[in-house]
Amino acid sequence: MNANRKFKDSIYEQFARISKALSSPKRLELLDLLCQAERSVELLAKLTGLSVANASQHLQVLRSARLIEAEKQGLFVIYRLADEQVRDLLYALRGLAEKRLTEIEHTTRQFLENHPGLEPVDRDTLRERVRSGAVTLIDVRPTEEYLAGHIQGARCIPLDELEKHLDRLPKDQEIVAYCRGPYCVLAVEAVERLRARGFKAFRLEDGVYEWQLLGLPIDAESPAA
Amino acid sequence: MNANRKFKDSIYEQFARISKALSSPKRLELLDLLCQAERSVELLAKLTGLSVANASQHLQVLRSARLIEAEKQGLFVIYRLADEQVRDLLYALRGLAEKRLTEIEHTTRQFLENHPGLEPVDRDTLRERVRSGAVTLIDVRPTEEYLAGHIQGARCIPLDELEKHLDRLPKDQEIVAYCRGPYCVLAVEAVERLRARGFKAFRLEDGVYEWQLLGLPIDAESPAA
DNA sequence: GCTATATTCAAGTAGTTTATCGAATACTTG
DNA sequence: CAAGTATTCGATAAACTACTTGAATATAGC
Repeated sequence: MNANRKFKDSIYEQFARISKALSSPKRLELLDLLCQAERSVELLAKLTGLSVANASQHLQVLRSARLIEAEKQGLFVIYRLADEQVRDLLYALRGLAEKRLTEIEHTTRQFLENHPGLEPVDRDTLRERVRSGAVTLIDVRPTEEYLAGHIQGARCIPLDELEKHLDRLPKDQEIVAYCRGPYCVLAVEAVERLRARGFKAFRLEDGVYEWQLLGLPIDAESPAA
Repeated sequence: MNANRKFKDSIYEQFARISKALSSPKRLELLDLLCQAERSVELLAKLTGLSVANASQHLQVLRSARLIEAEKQGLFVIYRLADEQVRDLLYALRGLAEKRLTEIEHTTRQFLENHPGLEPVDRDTLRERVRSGAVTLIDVRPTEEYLAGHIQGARCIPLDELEKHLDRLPKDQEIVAYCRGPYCVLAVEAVERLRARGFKAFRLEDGVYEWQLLGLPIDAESPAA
C-alpha cells in the first residue's frame, strides 16, 4: 500500500514539472513569443526586457521541462517549441484564465481606456471585407513571425518599418492591423500611429493562432509585402 | 512604452496565477480527485494522505485561483471543479507530460513490473465484448464517483466492498475492472484480489474521462449494482 | 445552551527555492 | 586571435514552500 503512495507521488511530481515551468510570468511570455516563431536568446531577451543571462536561465527551465528545444546555428542558439501540444496547453491556460479571472478583463479594459477608439473590429465583417478587397489587412509583427505564418491576404509591415511603407498604404480605404493576439500591443501602437497621419486604421484582436482555430486560412513562407 | 510593459507584466502575472496553483503535486492530485466527483475536505485529506488543515490550505490555493468552488453543506464544505475547462486543462497537462516526459512511462512500467500480468486490456475489443455481454465490467471507485458518472454497463463495486460482492460475480466469465485512469491504483488492487480468488480478472487503463473523450457512452445517477 | 464535528485561521518553523546580477568560461566564425 | 553569442558559476537577498500545532469559528443535533 505504501508502494502505491510512492507511485502516485512520483507521477504527480512529474506532472508538476510542467506546471512549475509554466508558473513564472516571464516564462509564459517567452513561450508565447516562441509560439509565434523560433528565436535566439538575445532576441527573446530584448523582447521580454530580461538580461541575456536571465533569459537564458529561464529558457533552461523550460527546456528541462521539455517544453522547448534548442538548436545551435552558428553563433546563435535558436529556441523553438518542442511540440505543437505545448501551444495548445498554453492557449488552454490562457483561455481558462480569461474565463475565470475577471482581473484580466479589468486590466485589458483599463489599458484600452488609455488608448481611446481602439476597440477591436468584428472578426466576421472583417473577413468579408478582406475577401472583397474593401480593407487592407496588415501584419505588424516582426518579419520572422510573418514568415512563420500569417493570415491569408495580410501584408507584412513590421511596426519598426511602418513609416517606410506609408506611401504604399491607401488613405481612403480602411486599414486593419493585427499582431500576436489580444495582449500584444503592437497593433495598438500601429493603429495610433496610422491615425495620427490621417489613415482610417482599426485593430483586429485575434492573432494567427486564434484565426487558425476558427478554421480560417493561414499562409506561410511567402514574404510578399 | 513603459505602460505597455506594465500591461504585459500584469497580464502574464494573471496567467501565472493558474499555473502556480497547478505547480504542486498534491494540488494536482486533489484536482484529479475533484475531476471524478465533488467531495468534502476530510475525504480529500484522507485520499491524498494530507492532514486536514494542510488539505484545507491547498484547497484555498486552488480556490483563490478560481479553479474550484466551495459550498457549505451542513457541517461539511463540499469542493468541486469551478468549470469544465479546468478538467480539460488538467488533462491537457497530463497528456503533454505523458508525451514529453519519458520518466512517467518508466515509473509506470516499473510499477507494473511489481504487479505482473496486469497489462491493461485493449479498449476496442473490450467494448465489443461488453456490448455482447461476454464480459462483466466493474467500476471499483467509491460509490460517489460511480454516481457522478460511469461507463455504460458497468457495475458499482467499490474496492472497499469487493469481498461483499464476490458471490455475485461470475467465476467462468472475464471480469474487467477500471478506476480513475492509468495512474489510479484501485483497479490494479481489485484485479489482484480477484485473481487470488480464482476469478479471470483484467484491468482497463481508461477512466471515465478518457472513455468520454472517445465518444463512448457514459451513465450517471443510477446506482444499479 | 451544550457538545461533537468539520473546517478554517493564525502563527511559527525549517527548508527550499527564486529571480537576478556580474564575472568567468565556452564556443563559433571570420 | 578577435569579436560576438550563449551558458555557467558564485553569490545575494528575498520570497516562498509545505507542513504542524493549537485556537477559533460554524453548524447540527440533543
